[in-house]
Amino acid sequence: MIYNTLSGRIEEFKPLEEGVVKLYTCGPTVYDYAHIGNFRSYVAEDLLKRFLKFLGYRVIHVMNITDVDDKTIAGARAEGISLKGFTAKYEKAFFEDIETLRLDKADYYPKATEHVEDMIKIIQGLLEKGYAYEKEGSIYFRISSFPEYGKLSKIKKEELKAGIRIDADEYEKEDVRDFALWKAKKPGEPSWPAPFGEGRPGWHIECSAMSMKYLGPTIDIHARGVDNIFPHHENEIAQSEAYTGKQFVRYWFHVQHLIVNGEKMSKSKGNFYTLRDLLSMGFSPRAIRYLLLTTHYRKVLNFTFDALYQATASLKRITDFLFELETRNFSDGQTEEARNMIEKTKKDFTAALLDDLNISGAIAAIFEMIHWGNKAMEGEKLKKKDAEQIKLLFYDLDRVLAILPEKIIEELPDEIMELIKKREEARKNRDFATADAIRDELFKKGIILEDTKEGTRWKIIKT
RNA sequence: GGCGGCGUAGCCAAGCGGUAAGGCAGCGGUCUGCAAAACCGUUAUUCGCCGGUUCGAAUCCGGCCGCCGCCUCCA
Repeated sequence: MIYNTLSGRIEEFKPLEEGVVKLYTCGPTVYDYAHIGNFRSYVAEDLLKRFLKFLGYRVIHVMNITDVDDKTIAGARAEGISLKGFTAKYEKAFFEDIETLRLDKADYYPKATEHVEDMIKIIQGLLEKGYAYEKEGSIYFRISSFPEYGKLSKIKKEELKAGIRIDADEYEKEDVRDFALWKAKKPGEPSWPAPFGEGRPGWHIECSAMSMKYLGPTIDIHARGVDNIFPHHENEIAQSEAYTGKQFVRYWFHVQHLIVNGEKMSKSKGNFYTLRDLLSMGFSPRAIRYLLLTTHYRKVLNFTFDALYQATASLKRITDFLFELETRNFSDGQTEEARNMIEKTKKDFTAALLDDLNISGAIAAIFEMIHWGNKAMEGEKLKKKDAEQIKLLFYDLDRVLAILPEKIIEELPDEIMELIKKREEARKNRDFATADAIRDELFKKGIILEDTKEGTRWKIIKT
């Protein structure tokens, strides 16, 4: 069950081809470092994709890289370097960020500059069919030729006229609502040859071309932030469907925006954060992912540092639980109760996500498992096999969430281990002043010591 | 003005007609040399406000108030 912007309703999800999902997500325009608002979308899309895979679908995922447009051209010019040199830097940064946030890799990352041929082909086709026209070297899509224009954004094209601003370089259009497929060559701008004249592609056409090229005329899911509904996605539908005569996208998945402290994030307000900003402040990638992940994708996410601390603390409860499972001594055996609880957790988790990605319900299932498990451990009722099965469950569900640390138990350098030993000696001799001093010292280094019946154990503060 | 979304405890957040999940924070207790972790108890007679439908509404309908986004190639 998933919400489809096209119908405005929650619908049953059924891919065109059984067992296979064709997914296209609009990627970054590589002119700057991506900010957390961008990543809110990517993380939500990642949840969708990972969950589909979890359900057993084979997902073919394409994410485009926009490496030619007004902003990239302007950026390259400002730095006095080539367009390619300019975009390469941000493209590299983007892939690093993807890694940091554990976004599942797409199968293809096509670049606009490498698919100009494909775009030209479509534009040519649209010209031949009369959906497009040439004006002073540029090619525009004729909206009046596509009766269904507005079906996604529910905008009536007749009403679009009022108040619209006319770009200085575009006033030659037949109709102000028409959009550019191809922009005529301008001095100093990169351009490509085409049968209809040298120039560069418009923004909307790239998604259509690359989506069709890698996934065919009709795809299952197209995803991106809500602000792209109009005009970007609306235009994609128009040009694609006009060209192929087939439905372009079956399910439109739109992610709500992120705001910061109740306000729209913007550079002028000083509340603009890139992933890198947050990392340099010391927040862990997992906590950032957790925060972006755990608000339902159709709800505005109000980003605050308080929320980020809360995310960090929630995550700690999860990892502390796994730590217990890892370090406690359990007696052999397995219990029926644990088995039932594990089954229930998996069932509840899946059922929640099946309901239009109800992440809160899914997370609640995990915390209910944790509470049950902690309680069972408190009463020494959990057996060895139970603990193992619960761990397996958590790593199984983490295929969807991707929030668990790679290692639960950390290795410490020898000199630290020496200190821990020294402290244990001190404690044995009831020299608590020395013991506490060592504990404080290590805490400052990010190591937490905990004294249990089974001896002293340590954790590294990471989240 | 048009289109869309939201308003649930100090904070984050489920709920989709049957009597308020979950997380964070706080408070009291157990455990501990002290902590930490964990556990037990506690924190919304109430879901922006006002009406209506119903045996019964946070959930449905009407009105009002407040907030956010899009309608400009900003995700």
